[in-house]
Amino acid sequence: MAEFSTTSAIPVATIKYYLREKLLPAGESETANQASYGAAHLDRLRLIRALIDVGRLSVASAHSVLEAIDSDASLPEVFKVAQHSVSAAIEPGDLEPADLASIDALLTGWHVSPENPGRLAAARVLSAFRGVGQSDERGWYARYAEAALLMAAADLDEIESRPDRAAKAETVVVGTVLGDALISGLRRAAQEHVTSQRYS
Amino acid sequence: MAEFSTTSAIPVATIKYYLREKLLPAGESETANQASYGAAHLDRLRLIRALIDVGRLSVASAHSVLEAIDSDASLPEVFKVAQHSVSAAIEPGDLEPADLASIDALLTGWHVSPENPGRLAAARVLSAFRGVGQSDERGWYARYAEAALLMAAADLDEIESRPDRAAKAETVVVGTVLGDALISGLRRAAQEHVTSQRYS
DNA sequence: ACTGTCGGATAGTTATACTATCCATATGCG
DNA sequence: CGCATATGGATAGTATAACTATCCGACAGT
Repeated sequence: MAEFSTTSAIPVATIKYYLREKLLPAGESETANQASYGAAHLDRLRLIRALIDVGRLSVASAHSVLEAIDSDASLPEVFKVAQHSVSAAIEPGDLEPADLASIDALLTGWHVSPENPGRLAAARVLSAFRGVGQSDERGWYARYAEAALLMAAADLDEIESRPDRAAKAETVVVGTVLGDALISGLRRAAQEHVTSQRYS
Repeated sequence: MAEFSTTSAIPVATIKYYLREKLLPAGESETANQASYGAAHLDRLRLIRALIDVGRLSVASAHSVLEAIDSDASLPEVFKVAQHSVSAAIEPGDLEPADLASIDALLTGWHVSPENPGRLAAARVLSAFRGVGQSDERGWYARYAEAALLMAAADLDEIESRPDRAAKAETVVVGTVLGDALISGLRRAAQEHVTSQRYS
């Protein structure tokens, strides 16, 4: 374990914590007090840190998505778990019907279930925009929806290209969780680019 | 203050906390022990809650962006503060040069400064993808960059449409902070839509 | 026999965002 | 005048999350 800790640059106490929380499977018990951690463990640990540090998942959410990857759940089920892991828990009752109507209007022609976490999260954002007195007169929302569609198509292409269920499931999770972080970062870079382009 | 608390549905203790943290300006002191909070205070409080609850900003970050709105800082300066408020603090030294080179390749032709928080955040994400063994063979990153560009153009159009500096500055902040939440939500909805469309 | 590492259990720490109390002061109504 | 009520300010307490540290008894190589 000491070696595992040094090669991964994660403190032993933290590894034990992850073991306790079932994020990491136990090492192969060589003897009663000696366990070995191989490449699979290192990969898993890197995945955990990526989800937590970069994807900003809680330890509990990371646990649930890892469980989904390891299970034999279908891809749509893995998707659902991944989406829940990155979304705040919102009950439809917490929202104004008007806000739900607004995103549904925005998503006309889309096939999205009412309890989709993204739909509810988007409704919450529209509600917040309304609360601060911002209205959407120039189709800002629609342009965002267009961008979302581009990303989703790219996501699905990427997932399809993976060889087997296990690889697909991992890509679903990693794509969903890290994709949010990627688009946020790229958007900021694009904002600076477009700003300097327009006001050079 | 009791009235302010009931109309805003925020506990008095929390309002006092925001007052203490300088998120809210003090109410107009009618007398030594009676202050009044008007529509401006209510708007500000709603903005605070939007940034914290929906935008998931920390109280400290919310303070810095509100300060930027209230100051006479130029719009690019407000942009910078807003971008920092939603980005993890990353030092270029924390990243592998290879990852920085990868996003710079992705952003060819873009005018982005090296310390742009988005550029660094994106590099960190690429590093994480590398760490979990995902490579970009099908141009997934490039399609995300394309989507980011669409959003940034929409953002700038929206900001330009605002009448004065104060309104523009608020839109910069609100758009930057809540825009992240909006695109995340819409992306999830789009993922479900595209999935059902392809495998109907 | 001894030193060191292991897994497992338990307790402690830090940070954040509230939440609750206390207090002296100052109305304002009767 | 007198007292209940609300205020700003100060201070302390709580809850949660994510570690981090310590202790312990059991074994294994030397």
